[in-house]
Amino acid sequence: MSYNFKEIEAKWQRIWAERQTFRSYNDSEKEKFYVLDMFPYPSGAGLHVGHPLGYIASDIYARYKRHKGYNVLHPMGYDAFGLPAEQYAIETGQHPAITTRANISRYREQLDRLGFSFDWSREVRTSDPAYYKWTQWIFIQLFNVWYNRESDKAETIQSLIEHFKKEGNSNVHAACDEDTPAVSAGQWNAMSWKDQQKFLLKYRLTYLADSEVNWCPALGTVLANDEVINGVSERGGHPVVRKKMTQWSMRITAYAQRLLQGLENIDWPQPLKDAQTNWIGRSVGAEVRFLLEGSGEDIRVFTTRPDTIFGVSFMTLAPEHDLVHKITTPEQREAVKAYVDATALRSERDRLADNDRVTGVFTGAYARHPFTGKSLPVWIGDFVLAGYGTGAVMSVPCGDQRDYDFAKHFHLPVPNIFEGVDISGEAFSDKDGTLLANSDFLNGLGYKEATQRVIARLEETGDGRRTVNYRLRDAVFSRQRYWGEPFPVYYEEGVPRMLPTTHLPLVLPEVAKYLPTESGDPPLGNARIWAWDREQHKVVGNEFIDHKKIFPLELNTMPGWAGSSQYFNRYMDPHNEEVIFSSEAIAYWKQVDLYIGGIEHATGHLLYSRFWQKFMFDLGLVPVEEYASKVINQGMILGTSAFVFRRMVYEVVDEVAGTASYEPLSTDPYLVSRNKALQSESYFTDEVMEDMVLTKYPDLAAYKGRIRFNDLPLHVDVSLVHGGDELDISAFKKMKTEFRKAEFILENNKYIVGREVEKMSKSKYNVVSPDAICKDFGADSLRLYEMFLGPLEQSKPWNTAGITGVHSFLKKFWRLYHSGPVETFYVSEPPGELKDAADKDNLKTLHKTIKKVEEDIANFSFNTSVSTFMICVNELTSRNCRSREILEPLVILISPYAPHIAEELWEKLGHKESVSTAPFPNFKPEFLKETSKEYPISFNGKLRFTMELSLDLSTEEIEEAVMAHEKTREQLDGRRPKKVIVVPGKIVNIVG
RNA sequence: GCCUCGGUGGCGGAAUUGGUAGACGCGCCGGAUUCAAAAUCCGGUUCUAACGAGUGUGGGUUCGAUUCCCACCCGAGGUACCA
Repeated sequence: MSYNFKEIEAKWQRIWAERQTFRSYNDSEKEKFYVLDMFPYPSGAGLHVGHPLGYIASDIYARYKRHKGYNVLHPMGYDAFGLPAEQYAIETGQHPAITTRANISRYREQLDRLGFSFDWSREVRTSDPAYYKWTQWIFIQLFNVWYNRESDKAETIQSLIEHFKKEGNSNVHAACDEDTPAVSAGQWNAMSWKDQQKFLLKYRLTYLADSEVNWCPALGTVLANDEVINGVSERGGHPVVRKKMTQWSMRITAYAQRLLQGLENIDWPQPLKDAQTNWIGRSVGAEVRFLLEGSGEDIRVFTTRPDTIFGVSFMTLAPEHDLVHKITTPEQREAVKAYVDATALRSERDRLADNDRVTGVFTGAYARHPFTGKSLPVWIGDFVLAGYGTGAVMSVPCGDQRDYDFAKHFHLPVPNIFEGVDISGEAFSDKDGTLLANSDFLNGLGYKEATQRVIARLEETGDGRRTVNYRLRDAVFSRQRYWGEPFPVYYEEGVPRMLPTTHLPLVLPEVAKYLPTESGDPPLGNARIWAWDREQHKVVGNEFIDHKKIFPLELNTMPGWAGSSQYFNRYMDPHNEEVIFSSEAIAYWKQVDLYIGGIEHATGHLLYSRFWQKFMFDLGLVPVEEYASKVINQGMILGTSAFVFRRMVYEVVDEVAGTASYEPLSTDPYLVSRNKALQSESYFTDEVMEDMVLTKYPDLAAYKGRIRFNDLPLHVDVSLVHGGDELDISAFKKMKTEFRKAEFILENNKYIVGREVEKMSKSKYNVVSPDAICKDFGADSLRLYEMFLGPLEQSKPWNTAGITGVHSFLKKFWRLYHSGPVETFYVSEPPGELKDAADKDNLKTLHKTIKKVEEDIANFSFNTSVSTFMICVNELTSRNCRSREILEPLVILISPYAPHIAEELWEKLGHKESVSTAPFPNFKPEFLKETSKEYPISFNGKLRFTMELSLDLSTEEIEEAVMAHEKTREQLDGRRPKKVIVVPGKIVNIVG
């Protein structure tokens, strides 16, 4: 019991908490550095070893920066609103606040055990009213602005109202709803208050609108686009359907271009930037108007290939397109209605599933080509999406594969407009490689020039214009759930109004039930005290609602990403009750310098929070437009699942010529076979197995000759596997009653489990808890090992066995300075045999380590640092070096990685202050200087011998010395070398 | 299909302005210690009997390529009737 990590770690965790060692202050003279982790959702399962990976990395960096003299902000908190707590509340009736609090305290315990240097005085919880007060406050700010495309920023809604009063909405370049009609000043002034308010909703950055939303019936709520994966919900995998609902939305599309441009100036991982770029999906093209024959209507389409306009042979509308019912001819009405209804019934998922099938229907209407005047039939097809572009396309079968397939299927013409291209088999969709033909004024032009010309012509005639289209949609902001932030909104005459900010927070009401009401209202509909008394400025009972003084409050709550979109700024001044954060605090901390978290938030949290930051920047609340200058995505730590193979016993019922059907004889697992390899061994044939079964279960004798086996893999808890892959059979039998009478097929008296690497999860029984690791090896070992596993950004499987390596390194490190039966600490006090002074070799070891570790931290290559420490301690041990001159800097160097052992040694060295305040040791290159080196001498690239050469020699002198060497002459054997290549300090290569 | 990342011993992984491939750890083998085991310590460990070969494959540039270029194969992740 020499290195007593339990005692050491408990001691320092206590001292850090008592002395508030890692508290950071806003009034420091030092330069600031802000290291942030994505705060966790405190789930009931607690942490597994995968969760702390990013926290360990950020902690190392934060501690390193402290050594470097920075005032480091390294906070932690909880993203505490969310579905699992609510789901649990529905099942048990327990208030989500209670389970959330319990989960948080368990998380805190686990985090504390790992020795993180968080400043807990700044902790935030998104479900805390003192915190969500400011989430609600931002919502109100978003409501009170519109986006001016001319100044390219958000401006107060009052400025827009002034403009409407004078000029109506002409000359307003705003981000607004697409269907916003033109309104003159006279019309505006004549509008009722109610109509004015409804009109303004089309401009506000957060607005209430009837929109098609992703409705998840199983979860009973709407979901944002990023919460829907392949037509099912991200959480739980439930089907999602499109539904029209009145919902709050965030006009994130106003910021599409700035969100895209902002990516250029921030140091974020390329895959993350790419994910955001694709999600925003900017495409440049043209909007073209096609007049409909025989009616005043027109179809507006978006195309990225206006150059192919002479190849249009028909038009296609999305089934949900507004024009569909207006233009359909009486003859086609029935067919169209049937098609539209059928499409509406098919879920998004079905539509995605069979994308080979071509479906569509003719409306009977014709549009006119803007240049040729030709009649173009107007079709409906579900390959056209209502939500993208204008929900209508001009179909160019020769240049687009979908149009091509559609045309072929419905026998529509496929005119060719490409010079010398064969389109008999498929469409030609390359932009380059050919010139246009059959295209009137575009003949002989390539893609680029033709596009410019045609847009110019369209703009002249007023039939079209150049446009930029984005895939990004406005984000739905309402959730029909209980456990989220209430909207600070009440309704007057059906018009949403904001609560006065002085009344915030609007606290989540108590409800009798967490399920929706019987009339289908969200759970807040169950709250009895949920109405706004405008005169008294307080929340009162529903029964008093009179729509004059007392109004109903909004029943939806905000989505999970609301609280996480501003927390990083709130950490700067978390207890401020007057403002979201003081201007001094934000001016000092400015932005996050390093943000570590998972890439799964690429198109969710990491996009929405950038949007809010830009909005707050426009309002002058924050000094920078991007809140995180550098992001690192840590990889996932995977679990190594263990399997047993349950050999099911079947009776052959019918076996004819290779085909057979089997009936299970029993669900009892009579036998458990070792693994796949053993099953294939010839000894365990079905006959042998049958004998074993019949010996053990004589009552099955009647089935003799007809018994067959089938192996089913079954997860077994990894805690029951010892010494690598050996199963603890007796523990396993105790764990599951159904296995009590199982027979195990052993090899050398061992049962070896099957292995597979999977995501770490409770249901796969492969979870390794950090608590167990801390108990057996200590937090320092766990920290070192998680870093040692591999590159931070890479996913890697967990293997507990490997931790002994780093653990014995710590023991070795400890032992170097402790000896004797009573564990005396020795440094620079040689009892006889010790070498005291730091000699050249040891100084070299130290500075080599300083150099490498500092480089590694700068590159976030924490894994190789750990190796460097091991080599360093091995070298010092082999020389029995216990010099204070070496140990002191070494302890500082190791402290970011293994802070507890470092503190303990630091204290033993006689320091009163925490090691975390000690300055990082300076690298001195002079100690690494060598005077000579073994040079490898190679001939034609092949190594022949090595010779010692002084490093002071010049290239020419080395060459001379090598050529004069006896062995060189031997090799050359009288020939003359063509060339001698000398790389100073590395190699000499003689080419002959 | 498109985008991104990756491919090096039995395993996790080192090494890039191109310069002795396999650092460090795990595992394995051998030894010391022990009545024995655990723990600990020391040594060995890419493959091959050897010659030699060797960083996914095939080319190229170079005196020299894991590193640079071209083509391809495989794996992981993301994304998509996006006009």
